[in-house]
Order: sequence, then structure tokens, then C-alpha cells
Amino acid sequence: MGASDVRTPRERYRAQVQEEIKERAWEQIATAGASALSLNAIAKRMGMSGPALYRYFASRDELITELVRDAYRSLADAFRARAAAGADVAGLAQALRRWALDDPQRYLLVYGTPVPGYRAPEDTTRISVEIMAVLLDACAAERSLVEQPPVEQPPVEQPPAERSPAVPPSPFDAHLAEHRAWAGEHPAPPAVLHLALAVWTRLHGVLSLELAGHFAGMGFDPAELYAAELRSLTGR
Amino acid sequence: MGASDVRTPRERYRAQVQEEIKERAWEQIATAGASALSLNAIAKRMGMSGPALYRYFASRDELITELVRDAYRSLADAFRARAAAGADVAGLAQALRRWALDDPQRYLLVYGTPVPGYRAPEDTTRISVEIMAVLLDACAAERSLVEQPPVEQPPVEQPPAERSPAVPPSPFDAHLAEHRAWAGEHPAPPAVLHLALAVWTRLHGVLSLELAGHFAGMGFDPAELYAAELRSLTGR
DNA sequence: TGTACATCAGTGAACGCGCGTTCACTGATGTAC
DNA sequence: TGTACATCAGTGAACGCGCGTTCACTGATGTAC
Repeated sequence: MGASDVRTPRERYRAQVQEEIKERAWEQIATAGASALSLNAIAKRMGMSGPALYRYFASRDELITELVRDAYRSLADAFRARAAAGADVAGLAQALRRWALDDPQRYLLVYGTPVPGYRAPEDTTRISVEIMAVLLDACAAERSLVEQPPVEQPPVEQPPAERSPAVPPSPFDAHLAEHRAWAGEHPAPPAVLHLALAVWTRLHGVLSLELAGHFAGMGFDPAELYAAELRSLTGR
Repeated sequence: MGASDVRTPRERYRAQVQEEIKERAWEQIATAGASALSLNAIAKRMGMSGPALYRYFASRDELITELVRDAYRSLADAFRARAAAGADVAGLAQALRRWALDDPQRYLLVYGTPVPGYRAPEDTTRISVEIMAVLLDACAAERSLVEQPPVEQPPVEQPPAERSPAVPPSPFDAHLAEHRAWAGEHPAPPAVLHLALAVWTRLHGVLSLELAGHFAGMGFDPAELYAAELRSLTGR
């Protein structure tokens, strides 16, 4: 509200139709996948003629771009809100899972198999950096809380005496110390960068296989596996 | 050879053309994705007319089914060969990574976002059970080798004295003890089932994001992350 | 308050395209006597 | 070895479809005087 209230009725109507187009687009993606998205089919479902949509989106690709952008934005917002409410890594993981299950195709559009000829706009990389920043903050807090449990777990039978109080950095931590450009200005030490990447890939590993239906018929509860993977990261 | 040599010239020719159709299909999938697979385009590239392909595949869907089956079969063969050569979990992980990078679209066809309206044949579930069996064997050996490092890693600062010699089963292990139908007749204890699932999801997490290009521009080496995740599983 | 004009949402026809699939047919290859 | 027949790979025309996109247009809504 406020500043957006100065919009003229025409502008408001325009935004409203644009929003409905996106909604129908998501419905269509949900039933037939992103590569089957068709402007004509959306128009038909809205009771409009096909060309009418070109008043709102310059092309099919631009519509997809907008959907990808919205998806990223929505996850970033969910993360920031959760973080602002004091969520830790487990809280973010829960938010991620909810966000993914809430609309599987939205998750897959962002993190699934890329649409063949489609090139994501720069815009979205900025948002994904934003998401990673929230995760890095949470990981940093997690680390300082539990005093550096290594993400790469040493074998149990290794005598505890041989462990120096400061856990020696893993080979990957050493690699990250010299390849941390992706973290931008974030002051996180390599172990935290490592943890953030592990959180990302492990949770994605479970989620993406679950959403793709690969656990169907196996009998166990994917939520339990998700929780277990989360514990492997936080140690709690 | 041998038994296959009794094939008549016609049969051999037929098999040969069928094989070339599949090769062209993979080429097309590699450049435009699975959902863009077109029989007409394949025929054109082979210098044939479109309808000619219907001598070899009853429909587009049947061709895709064959490709999916081949992909599963190829991974299962690679796994069995590696296991027969004495590979441990790390060896299988290496084989998986090589198999995936060797032909990313083949990996994504099997483990990526499912093709919208497509339903995989029963046949493939059997092969994926076969793959899982090889992995379970390797995981069982791994476990007996390193004396049960838990997949869910407890925090470091937890006093070693409180760890019982037999590590207490994690909540997920307990869940798996009662939901192990997917392992079939395999006698693996819950901790081994857990390890196998973690191997699958963690390696897939890294591989799928790497193949989808999500690490592009981040600067670190995905192979190093893959190796780190592998160490998180084997403790070595 | 009323008139003249500009803006802009939406339509319908049309373009060219490629798709999966069918069908009747041609011509080469293999088989039986 | 030669002839008659069966098998089968491949063709070309055709069907109906839906796609993205363009274009000239109608008609409603908003704006300026």
C-alpha cells in the first residue's frame, strides 16, 4: 500500500491481469512441466485470445523469466523472514522443505533440470547470492554454537587424543580458503563456507529425489531422511 | 557374438538402424533436452523420412522408454563391473561421477526432473533395485571395515566417554528398521540402509546441482566438493 | 459539463512452422520349390 | 540355377493439431481543454 496506491485504475487492472497470467502459467507448469508452457493455452484458459497476452509479456521466454524471478524472490523472502525471526540452520531447512513441497514445480523450475535453450537473467544470480548470504549467516552462528564439528566426519575409531582442540581443516576447507569469491564480502571462515555448501547439496539431494518421485514405493518417510540429513549437518 | 551370430543379415541391419536412431536421439537430447525429442528431426538427420522410424519404434514414448531403460542398464552394468573389480563405496562414487559427467543428459534423464506426462515402465524399477543392491553390498562392507561411524555425526564436543562402543542407532535408523521393504531380501542392518540412502542423496545433491550449472561462476571445484561429501560418508 | 483527442486492451485473421501418426504404395531382399 | 512368392524397409502424401508471433482493426477508457 502507500506508494502503490497512486497507481491509476488502468495500472491496477494491468497488474491484476499480469498476475492472473502468471497464476495460470504456474497451473500449467504444475500439470505439464515448464517446457510445455504455452501462451495460447494460458489465453484460452483465461477466456482471451492468444495475441492478447502480448500486451503483458513480450514473449514466451519473458514470461518464463518472470516466473523464475518470482520463484527465486519468493524463496529469498521466505529465508529472510525466517532468519529475521531468529531461525537457525534447522529453521531454514524446514522453511526450504515447506517451500519446496508447497509447490514442487516452483522448486524444480529453479533447482531442477534446466529448461534446454533457456538462459537465466543476471537478476536471478543476484537473488541466489542473497539466499546464500542468509544461509551463510545461519551457518556461522551454528558453528560458533557447537564449536566446529567438521562437516567431514572422521571415523569413530580414531583416538580422540589425536584430535587437536582446533580441528584440522579438511582438504575441501583448504580448497575453499582459496576459492571463496562466491561468498562475496561475507567474512565466513572456510569451515562455514563448507557447511553452507553441504547444507545446500544434502538438502537438495533429498528434496529433488523426493519431488522427482524416486522414493515413491520405497516405503520409508522422506521427511525422516530429510531430518537425518539435517542432523548430519548440525549435529543436533 | 556366439548366439547373436545366428542373426540373419536383415536382423543385424535392423538392430544397427535401431542403434543409430538411439544415438541420434541422445544427440538431440544433449542439445535440446528430453522434452524436445522429435522423431521427425531424428529421421531428417539420418536422411530418412519421418514415418520410416515407425518400423523401429511404435511411438515417440516407446523410444524414450528404450532410452531410459538403456541409461539405467548402463549405470547398473558400470556399478556391477566396478563392484566385481573389488570397488568400495568410494570406487562406486567415482564410477557414478564418471558416468554422470560422461553424458550429463543421460544422468538427468534418469535422476533429473521427470518428463511431464511420461510414466516409467516397471522394468526400470527392477534395474534401479539392482543398482541399489550393489550399493548396499558396498555399504555393508564399508560398515564392517570402519566399525560403524554413524551417518548422523554427533557434535565433537560431546565427551567420547559417553559414546557407547556400539553407537546408538539414530532416529532414522530406527525408522528404517521398520520400513525396509525397499531393500528386498538384502540382510543389511538399518545403519547400512541409512548409509546407502545417504550416499545416494548426498552424491546426487552435488552431481545434480553441478550438471544443472548451479556451481558455474562460484569459483570452487565441484570435484572437491564431491570428494568432501564422499569423505563425510566413508570417514576416509 | 461537454467535446475532441489520445491511449491502450483485446480481437480475428493470417503466417509459417514442426509435430506425431496413418495409409497406400514401391522396390529391394530373402525364401521355397 | 531359376522362378514365384512372401517379407519388409522406406517413401510421399495427407490429416489434424497447436505453437509463437505479426498485423490491422475495434471499442472502451482516460485526459485536456
